[in-house]
Amino acid sequence: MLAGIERIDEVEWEVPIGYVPGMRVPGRFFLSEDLSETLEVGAVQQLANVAVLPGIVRYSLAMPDIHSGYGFPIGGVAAFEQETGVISPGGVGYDINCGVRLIATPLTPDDIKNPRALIEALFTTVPTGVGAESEMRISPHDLEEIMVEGVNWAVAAGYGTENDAAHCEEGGKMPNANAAPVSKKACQRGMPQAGTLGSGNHFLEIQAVDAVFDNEAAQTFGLSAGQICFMVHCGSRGLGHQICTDHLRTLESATRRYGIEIPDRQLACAPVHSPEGEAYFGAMAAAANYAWVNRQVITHQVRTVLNRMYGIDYEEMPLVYDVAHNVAKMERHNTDKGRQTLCVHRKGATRAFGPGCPEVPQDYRAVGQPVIIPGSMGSASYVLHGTNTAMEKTFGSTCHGAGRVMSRTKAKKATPGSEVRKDLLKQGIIVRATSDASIAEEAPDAYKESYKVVDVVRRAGLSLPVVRLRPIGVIKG
DNA sequence: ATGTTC
Repeated sequence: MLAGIERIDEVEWEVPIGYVPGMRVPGRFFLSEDLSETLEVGAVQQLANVAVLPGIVRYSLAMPDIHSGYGFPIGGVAAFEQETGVISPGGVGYDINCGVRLIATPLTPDDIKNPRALIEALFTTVPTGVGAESEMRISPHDLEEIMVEGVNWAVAAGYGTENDAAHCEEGGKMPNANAAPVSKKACQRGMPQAGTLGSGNHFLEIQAVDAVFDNEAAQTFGLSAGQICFMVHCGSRGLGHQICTDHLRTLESATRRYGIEIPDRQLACAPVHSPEGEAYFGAMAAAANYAWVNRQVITHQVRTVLNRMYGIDYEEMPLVYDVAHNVAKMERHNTDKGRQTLCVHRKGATRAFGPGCPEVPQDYRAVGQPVIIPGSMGSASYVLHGTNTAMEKTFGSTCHGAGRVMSRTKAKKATPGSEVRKDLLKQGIIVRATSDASIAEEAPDAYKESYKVVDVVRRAGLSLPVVRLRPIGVIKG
């Protein structure tokens, strides 16, 4: 383990006050000794820097998929008081409400006689890649409704089934979303992109449940051994990116104006209830709602293909759940001061609320919130459930995925994409992407192994495994 | 992540 870090428990570590000047609370992160080789000094420094921000509660936290990001580390969780605390775009990331959803089907692997044909049909139907545009015609008025109503817009417009909204975190609609602080430029970028996958680590995957760790929880979530599922990983595309860019600029000047001292310019922030902070929060919530619509429309595209190819009814392909892993939300948590509403930033971290929480859909409440952890390309994904330990230790949060260990540029030089594609095919995994270059960037070697990350949160008790899903086919931008 | 160096 790196110097200056103290061991708290088997997989829990503390970055003490004083690691960087001005820390108000310690840092805490979760990591196994095995994964400690991957820990970057820069990411720990970022974790400590976040502890300098005003109004931070208890700890600056990070999950085992920690790596350096813009200002805040990816894998980071930070909660701020309403009255004294701040909100920061760096704590959310550029891809606002990047998230993952899982769609169940009644199919088994044997039902898919020609996986290549299914993958081609999906690749043709779901627009993918940088700058991909949808065939949907979204008017400026539609976009405004999308940003305010979230997934409810999509369901009302015919892109969903009855239970879809209830199975999204936050009901697929952030309250207090505001289209007013969303720039015209952001709207222009967002309008043609609703229902598109994007690029980078975003994907649409055909998976099969190949291990069940908790029968009862799996049954509650509607999952069983051998079942074919579809996983969608994407976010708010150019809209969220533009909102982040726009508001970083206004918050940089706000940081100075409010006299907030920050150790890194990338931690630009404003008081939660300042005009600038509220403008960012409203616009961020609007982008979050757009991202839920985006994943919902892609879900509809997947269901349409499956209905056409296999004659399955839309109602037989329920949404298991949809999680947001890049977002800031106002949430009630127990603190030293009693029960408080906090502005919880999760950047590359997943909400993992425990059993009994009213925020968990009624049909899942006894088990806890489903947590969806996508694997890197070609590696397994997991469904876990939230716990009371997460509520106590991490403001109800857990990891979000494998986590990079190699930069995009480094990965591109390491192995040609064509070779990665052939290697995966040997393992029985079909990859369909817009280019071999994008496959190289996302090579499995560029990521931590997802099971190691999942095992840390299991050992820490932050969330517990329900099923494992192995990939059969991957569609990438 | 991203009209991938506005």
